[in-house]
Amino acid sequence: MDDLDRQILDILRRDARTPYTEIADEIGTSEGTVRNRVERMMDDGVIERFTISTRTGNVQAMLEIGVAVDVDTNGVAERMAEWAEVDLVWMVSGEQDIVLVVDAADTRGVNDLITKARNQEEVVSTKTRLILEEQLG
Amino acid sequence: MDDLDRQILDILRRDARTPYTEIADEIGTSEGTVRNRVERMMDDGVIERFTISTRTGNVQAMLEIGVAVDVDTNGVAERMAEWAEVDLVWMVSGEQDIVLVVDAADTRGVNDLITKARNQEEVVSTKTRLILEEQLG
DNA sequence: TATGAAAGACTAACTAA
DNA sequence: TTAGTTAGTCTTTCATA
Repeated sequence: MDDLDRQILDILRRDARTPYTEIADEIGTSEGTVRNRVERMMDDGVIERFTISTRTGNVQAMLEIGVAVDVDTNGVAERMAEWAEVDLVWMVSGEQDIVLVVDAADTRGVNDLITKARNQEEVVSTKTRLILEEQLG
Repeated sequence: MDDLDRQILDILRRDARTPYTEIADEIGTSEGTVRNRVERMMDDGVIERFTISTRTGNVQAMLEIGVAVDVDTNGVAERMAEWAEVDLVWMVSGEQDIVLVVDAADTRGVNDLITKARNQEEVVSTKTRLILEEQLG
């Protein structure tokens, strides 16, 4: 992980479809070098995946969810990952155990999801934050 | 946004480099249809960007940050987005105002970042959660 | 939807450090 | 031995009909 790697990552984070030749020009090296480095970073797990970020609904939110102490948090998380509006599930430390990152049609959609979460028998608490704006690091 | 669109998004979320021809085969349509739909979804903002997910460090965390009431939260958020370990910045509703999603070398790196955040004059509170595991929705 | 042209990615052989 | 380069080939995308 040197500076060249970091430059490649920065470019790909902003547009993962940037051609290797264009990246190479921008950072002053050859297409082959960029390709080799991207491959190496994928092998090493530095690049986890090529993906898309989407916005299908109009309301983004974080749902922080606490589950009962005697429960298989992983199983609950897996189940919630299947819910249509859920983009991402994190298992976290702290007073809650699971964080859902969701993309709902509207605030009612968020509310329905909260209700759905609270209806799970393992869930003991929820806390919701609307995501008002997002910026890439 | 019909079911075909959703299937395309699902495939691209898992591997955004999947060729149109392969997506077409998988969902039973033509390459041109997939291409047109991807283009349309990009125009409509449903696909925000093609990107990569990375893991350069060993510790992922969420930092929830409260800023003083009279402060330009946006400006603070922009500044924090520049910090090396910060992958994502959200401005959120709730008791905190900003959430940083960070990827640090180790727990000490997280701690340094918390210190850095608390040293900003606009910051009045922080709360940290380690991200123990992540699942795609 | 089909097809040809253009662009991009990949293979492999080579060079340099 | 590892990283980088380059030329040739193959694949994917894109524009047109």
